Amino acid sequence: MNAQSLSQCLAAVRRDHILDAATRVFAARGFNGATIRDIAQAAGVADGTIYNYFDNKDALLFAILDRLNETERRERDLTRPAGADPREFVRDYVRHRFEVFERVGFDAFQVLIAEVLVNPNLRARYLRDIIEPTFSTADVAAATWTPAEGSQPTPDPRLRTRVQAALVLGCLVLRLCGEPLLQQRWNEVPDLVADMIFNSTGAGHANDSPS
Amino acid sequence: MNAQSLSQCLAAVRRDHILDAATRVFAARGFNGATIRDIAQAAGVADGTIYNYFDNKDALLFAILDRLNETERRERDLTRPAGADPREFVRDYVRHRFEVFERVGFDAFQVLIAEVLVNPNLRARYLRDIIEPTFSTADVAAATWTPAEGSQPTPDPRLRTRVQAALVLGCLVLRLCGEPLLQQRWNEVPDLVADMIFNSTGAGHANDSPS
Amino acid sequence: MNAQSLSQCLAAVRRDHILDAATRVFAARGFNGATIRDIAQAAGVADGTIYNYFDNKDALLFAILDRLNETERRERDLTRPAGADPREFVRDYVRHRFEVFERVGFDAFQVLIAEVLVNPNLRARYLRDIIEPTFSTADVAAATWTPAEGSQPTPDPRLRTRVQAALVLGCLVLRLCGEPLLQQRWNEVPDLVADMIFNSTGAGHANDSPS
Amino acid sequence: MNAQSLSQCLAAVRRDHILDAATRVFAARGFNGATIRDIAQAAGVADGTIYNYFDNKDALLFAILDRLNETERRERDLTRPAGADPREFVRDYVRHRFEVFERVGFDAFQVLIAEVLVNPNLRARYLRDIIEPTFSTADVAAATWTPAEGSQPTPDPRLRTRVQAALVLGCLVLRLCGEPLLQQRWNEVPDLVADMIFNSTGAGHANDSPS
DNA sequence: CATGAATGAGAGTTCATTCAT
DNA sequence: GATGAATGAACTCTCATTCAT
Repeated sequence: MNAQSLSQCLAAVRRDHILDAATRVFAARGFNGATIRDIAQAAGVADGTIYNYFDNKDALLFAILDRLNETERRERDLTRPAGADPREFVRDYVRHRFEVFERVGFDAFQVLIAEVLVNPNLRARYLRDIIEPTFSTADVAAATWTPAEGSQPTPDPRLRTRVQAALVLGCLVLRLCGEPLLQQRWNEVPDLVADMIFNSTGAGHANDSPS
Repeated sequence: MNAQSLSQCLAAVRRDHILDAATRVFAARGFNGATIRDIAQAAGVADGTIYNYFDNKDALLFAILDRLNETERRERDLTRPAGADPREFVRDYVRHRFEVFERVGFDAFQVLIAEVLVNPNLRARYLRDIIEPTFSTADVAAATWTPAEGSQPTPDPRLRTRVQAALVLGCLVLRLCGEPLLQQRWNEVPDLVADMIFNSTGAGHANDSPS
Repeated sequence: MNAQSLSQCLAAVRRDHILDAATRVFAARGFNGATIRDIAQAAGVADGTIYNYFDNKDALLFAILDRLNETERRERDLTRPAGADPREFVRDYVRHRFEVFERVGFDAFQVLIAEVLVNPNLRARYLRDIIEPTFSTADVAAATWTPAEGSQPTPDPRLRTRVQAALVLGCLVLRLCGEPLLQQRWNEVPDLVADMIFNSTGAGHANDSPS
Repeated sequence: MNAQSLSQCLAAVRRDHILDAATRVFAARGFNGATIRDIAQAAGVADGTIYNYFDNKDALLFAILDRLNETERRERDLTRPAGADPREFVRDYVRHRFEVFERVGFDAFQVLIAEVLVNPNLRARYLRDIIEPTFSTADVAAATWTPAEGSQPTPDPRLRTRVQAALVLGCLVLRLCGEPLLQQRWNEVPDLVADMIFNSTGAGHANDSPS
């Protein structure tokens, strides 16, 4: 029993260790540029060992996605409870998301974005596991925001949500492309983004000003 | 003379032809997934012929970048002359940019974005040839916009420009990721984007409302 | 035209050359023991060249089978016209078959027999392309032999044909197993085999003794 | 003492168990196609355990040969006592041999034949341990048979013995190659084979005809 | 200049074998 | 003695690139 659970734990740790190495190496050299040998060396294991934990090279990519997915899910739960001043809330939320990215590492994100544009299988899983659930949650949350009183009727709040998310995504991608100013002042970006998102919500105006 | 220029012209045409094929095949299979043979077949030439026009496989990528760059430069020149109502101007400009992407094909863009995240050489060139010139132009243009009177002092208009550009970029990337709503209502996106950009410019408000 | 047919001819020659090398190497080291590199070196070409002529390693095996099949077919056609003394005919036929084996090389035969026992795909093709056609021909031929007058009714001439063929096959296999006496006196074997086959045919008796 | 012999017995049982599994798996997948893991799983032990009983993968093959050899030796002893009607005797003997093959399983035989054609070491051992002893016994036995009176002087009774053995071997191989008729009527084959062997012995004729 | 066969370095992957537990 | 994860050599196959025609 004990022995078994210990070995299971060790296996999980080692799996994670390999995945960390893979994420780093993929981010540095790209998925195709990275060889299994590179990853094995980065993880300090033999080539064959990787295949004790992952079916093949693609499986490493999927596992990186799964890990990001788990993090995302946990974060999505956190965001549900909202209240008080909407401007603050948007700002905090955006800041929080940026922090999450910073924490779990851009590496995973970079690897996935790059490969999602190229690998249809991964793209389908990314869409299913990350993008769609995120938007489902966001759509529900957006519906609760008062849709602004006097403001022009929003064409479609769901489309607006997509464009707002695109803003965050775009900042990340532009930074990953090496834009220097964005890298230097990365910590100022969340506020700017939050402003744009808040201003884009007709709701914000209406709720903010009265009384 | 005549013969020479004729053959030069023919060569340029064939070069372009190969580049078209490469763009298509890269977009379909990714840079690494595409083989020289794939491209040669798509272009209707022999494998070796490609090497008469391009040094190696990477050079195809760089050439695609260069071609996009030329298009961009032409477009940038067009946009310089501005005037009249700023809201209209922003909207028109954004619409125009989206049209350009539609026209020159997402293909080239998809290929480049995906590979820029992975290939440091390409990234450096992309930054130097496309991103930085674009922002230089934009920064100059932004400086001419009245910076809003009563509005809080913008933290940094240059950073704002980046974030605005990131919005456009993010929409493209999210669409390339396969987000279904964005694909369905792609023609509504430019207006939404223009609104967000316009609203994010403190200037807009100030210039628009009075009188 | 000329150039094309020349290159086609050259390609066929080289293909045959590679197949020869493969046959030799397979016979020496076995299918699994032989590496593509071994074969390439034996053929004096690069590893990759082999894949310009054959889809994969298995295809080499199938091609060896096909080549043997062609030889067989040619031989089968030759044997149809029969006549005169049956004892002579059987003897000649068996001698002829042994000669064929000697000529096209035991190598191909050894490779195929060994792998047929192990590779279901190859077995199916071997059965379909070599064994069944051979027996179809043989069954037709056997039907023309006078089935002996007074002799006990043959249980099944078709089964008898199989057992007679098994005799030839068994001699080859036993020789390939390294049986020393069979190797030394290999040229005496055809006559012995012919006698056994002839005697086993009830017909022989009947036709032989009278007058 | 007791404990020691018990553990020895257990070890022998387990060794046999592993060998059974190996025989089955080799027969199903071929020697090279079978992995140690396959065999371990079929035997219900861990990979490493196999190496407590056998030096390496080849040793499994040799051990299968040894086991077949023991069976053969036991059978050879049984066959020595002969008597009475020679036709009956040949028929009984052939039937008996076929039964033995049926009983110890074609599996071992198939594995060995296939690999003997490919593995020189195994071939040498097979020749030394199985083929030569069998023929030594057979040669002695054949010498006791009355060499036929009026019949033409046999060229060499030892060569004839080889060819007779080849007949049996050939039937087995042809069946293993998947010949359908031979599989359907396998139980009729021994009689046919016995007839051919008996008729081929000049002796048979002489002994048979006189009333 | 166009061709496409030849090249061979290098990739992903397998699996016999070892050895710490 | 049993275990099974770790190992890494070796395999098949791909494909960017070259060059004789």
